[in-house]
Amino acid sequence: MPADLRRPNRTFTIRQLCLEFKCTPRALRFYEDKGLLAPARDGMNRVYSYKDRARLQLILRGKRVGLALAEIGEILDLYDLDDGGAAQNAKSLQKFRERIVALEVQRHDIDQAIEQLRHGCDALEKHLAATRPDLLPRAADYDQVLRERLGDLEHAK
Amino acid sequence: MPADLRRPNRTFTIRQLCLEFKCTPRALRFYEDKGLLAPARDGMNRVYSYKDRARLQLILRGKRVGLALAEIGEILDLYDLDDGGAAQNAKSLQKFRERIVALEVQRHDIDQAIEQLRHGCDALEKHLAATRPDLLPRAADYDQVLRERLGDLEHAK
DNA sequence: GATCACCTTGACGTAAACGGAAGGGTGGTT
DNA sequence: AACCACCCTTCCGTTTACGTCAAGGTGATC
Repeated sequence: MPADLRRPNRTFTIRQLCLEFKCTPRALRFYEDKGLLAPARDGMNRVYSYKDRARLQLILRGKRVGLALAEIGEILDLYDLDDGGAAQNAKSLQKFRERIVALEVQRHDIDQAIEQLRHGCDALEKHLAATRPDLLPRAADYDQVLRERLGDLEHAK
Repeated sequence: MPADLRRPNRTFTIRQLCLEFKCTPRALRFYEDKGLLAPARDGMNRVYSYKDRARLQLILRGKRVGLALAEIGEILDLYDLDDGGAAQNAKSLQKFRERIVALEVQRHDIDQAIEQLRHGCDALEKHLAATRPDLLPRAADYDQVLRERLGDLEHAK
């Protein structure tokens, strides 16, 4: 009885999650090794719950913003403590704050990098237009790529 | 004759740049090995120009936004080509565009991460306030840290 | 002239984050 | 019974970005 595939207590195989999030089984096992995931087992086989999936999402997002797996682990642990209602140490709070500041700095850097790249693009484009206009990709293509990527983001919400 | 230390053609030793940008001589030599920097020499010793310094700035900013050294190298090369006025290949332009899109995605991730961390902070803070209010850091401290970091940014402009 | 403090070039070591292949089990199908 | 298509563990390999000596050269200083 497959019931509803979206029911909140459905489970996932390692491959399913890998396909969904575009990573490899090796990576998931690695995260488990590092204590970031702890899926249930059916015999030998890993069985991932919705909660596990959510953790994986956080892990991958953390990676995208440049956090090390160890740091992601700490954050995840804190979420667990928070659930248990016994997050008694103030140092964790401080670490959170530091991370926020670091991320704000990073955001700033990204904005600058984007701006610089746009500049570079403009220059290159002008040059190309003047020399080999036939090689110029069209703006529509870029918009297309952009839409695709943002589609991915929608999913990761 | 030290003249004006800020004159645009002053030079820097490896250590000066390291102090200014908080990195190690080893790192600078490594970047040189990888072709990202090419300082002049005074005998054996490296002599960094203002241009070299600017390149280093770009390298470090690139790193902060998650670019690999190799990618940073390509970007830097393109800037050089642009100077030389002969950036004839359209593939570079495409790579630039891809990087921009990637950075926009990353920016999005960072926003989400910040939001999540703020949530975590709120929770932790409430819990602390209810149990060990004596351990609570004061908001003023956080603001202080923030101001310091943003000061660093000012410099990196 | 010995001691710093700084610079140099190798050469080897290392932590992080996996990749990949070996060797083997399980369940379903033809 | 043979063959997939998965899954597992174990172990060794790889890339990136440096850290860390080792061994030595140069100039200023006590």
